[in-house]
Amino acid sequence: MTGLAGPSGVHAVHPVIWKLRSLGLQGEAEAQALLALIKRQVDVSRGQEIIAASTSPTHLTVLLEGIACLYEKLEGGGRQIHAFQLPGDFCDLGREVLPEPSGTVAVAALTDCTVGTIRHSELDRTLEQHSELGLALWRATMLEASISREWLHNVSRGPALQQVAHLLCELLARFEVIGIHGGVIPIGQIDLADATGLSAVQINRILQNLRKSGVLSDNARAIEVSDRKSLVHIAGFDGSYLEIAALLAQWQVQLKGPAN
Amino acid sequence: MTGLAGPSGVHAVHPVIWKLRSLGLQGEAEAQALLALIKRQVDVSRGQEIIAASTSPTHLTVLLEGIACLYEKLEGGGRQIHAFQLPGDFCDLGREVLPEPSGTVAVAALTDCTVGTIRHSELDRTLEQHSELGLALWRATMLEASISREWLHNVSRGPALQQVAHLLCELLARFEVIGIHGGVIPIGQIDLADATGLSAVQINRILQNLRKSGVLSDNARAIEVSDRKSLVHIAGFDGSYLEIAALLAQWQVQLKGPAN
DNA sequence: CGGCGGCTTGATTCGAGTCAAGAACCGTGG
DNA sequence: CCACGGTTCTTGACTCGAATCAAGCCGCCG
Repeated sequence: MTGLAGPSGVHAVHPVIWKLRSLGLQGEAEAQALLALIKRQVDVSRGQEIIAASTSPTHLTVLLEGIACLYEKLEGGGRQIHAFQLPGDFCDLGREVLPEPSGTVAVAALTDCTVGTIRHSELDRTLEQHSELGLALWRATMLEASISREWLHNVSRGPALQQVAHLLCELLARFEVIGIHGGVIPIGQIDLADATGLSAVQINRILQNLRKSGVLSDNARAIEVSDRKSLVHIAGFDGSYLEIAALLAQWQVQLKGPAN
Repeated sequence: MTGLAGPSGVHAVHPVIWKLRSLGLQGEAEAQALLALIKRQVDVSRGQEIIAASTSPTHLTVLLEGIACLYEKLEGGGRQIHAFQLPGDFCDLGREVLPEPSGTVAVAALTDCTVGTIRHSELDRTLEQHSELGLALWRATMLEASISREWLHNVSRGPALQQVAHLLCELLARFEVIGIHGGVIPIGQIDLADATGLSAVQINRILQNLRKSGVLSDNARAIEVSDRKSLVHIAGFDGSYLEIAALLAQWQVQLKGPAN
């Protein structure tokens, strides 16, 4: 299940730095300032909720280890996963800005996780001193929106095989952004089903299909991408929606408005 | 096809005001300031593109009359509609902030439309004087994101009937926000198909189904909702994701960050 | 009048869901 | 070390909703 989870401690903080870098934050000082705010550090075991549905956020939560998902309970007992969260991601950034439709969304751990929390009051103070940091957080929100939009495109259209391939591509790409390579995706088939809206059975058949074609390794019991190129081809994946660097120029424009 | 298109002129500007109000903008002065920036006014006939796929935006475009859609060309020749745009909506607000994935998105007129344009340079200057206005535009972006997220939930899940009903509910609600009542939705069946990802045939059968149950009026040749309550019930529609007022409190929090 | 584009309708095919049962794995405790 | 129960993964048989294909129909405009 791991390859992600290391001993929680000094080493575990890295992903946040990586994330901030990927958001275009240059200064080392700013990054360290944010890190310093992460006080309480909590372990959450797989299946537990990290953020409950209707809690008012007094602090920001950041994922340090493991994989979590933002999901919504459905009437039928199932759940729709809206987004996956990887180490370095902020769990409830969206919730501050966008109280969810029916208030039924929550964040849960898909693997054993470690999360850190940051008091809002302290965050605000730090943001005033380092405006670059606020910008980075805003970009994080934008990135989430971008991913969300891409899901819409992917989920509604095309055959199931393509959907799954696309999702795997996204996860692979996002893992690499935070420095985790190797192509192992430690997520259960049921979780994939909840994310795509497909049935677990169908997910299984698709994975086997991909294994037979050599795209995934035969290693059952884990999803391991062995032929990346084919996967990208099957998915019709274009990762540009994940690349912040390319988007920065545009954002500068918008900043003149609300920000200053 | 109409009920929307009036003589373009003084009267046509109203929707923008309505929109700004719905975004929580209080001051009359600010609203007028924005209106004053709308210089060039252009008619676009149905089927034409309002915003091409890969144009760099030197000005902001606002829809004054008619219905447009933000869409993406698909490989197979079809298109996926990401969002409908109604009078008062800004066509390319999203494009400033989020250059779209493959750069293949564009905005096209679904009915005959009138659009106004605002130079970015002038907009920026006005925003500096009226920060309330910038806030309203930011909220508009958030609203779009909220709608987009709700589509994800709706499109991937549930039977086709529910999807269509939900979409009709959304349109109905958004029409009313800008002061257009009467329950007529002047959109072709093919457009509905492109928005939901269903086939045109299926859309047709569903509409007939709804007509037989008395939810839509028998008036073929147009979609006219006669039993709103049933429609909402079928759709499982909860319009709260469209109501900005309820969301304002949360946003105030976020403002302390990037904005000041 | 004669096209043409949007709507309607039926027949057929196919992908994906559901149900149901079996197999591989994991942690636990004897 | 092995037996046990729970969870996840696999596999097959059946069903059903929606896509596709293929005509026919209406109203509009030249």
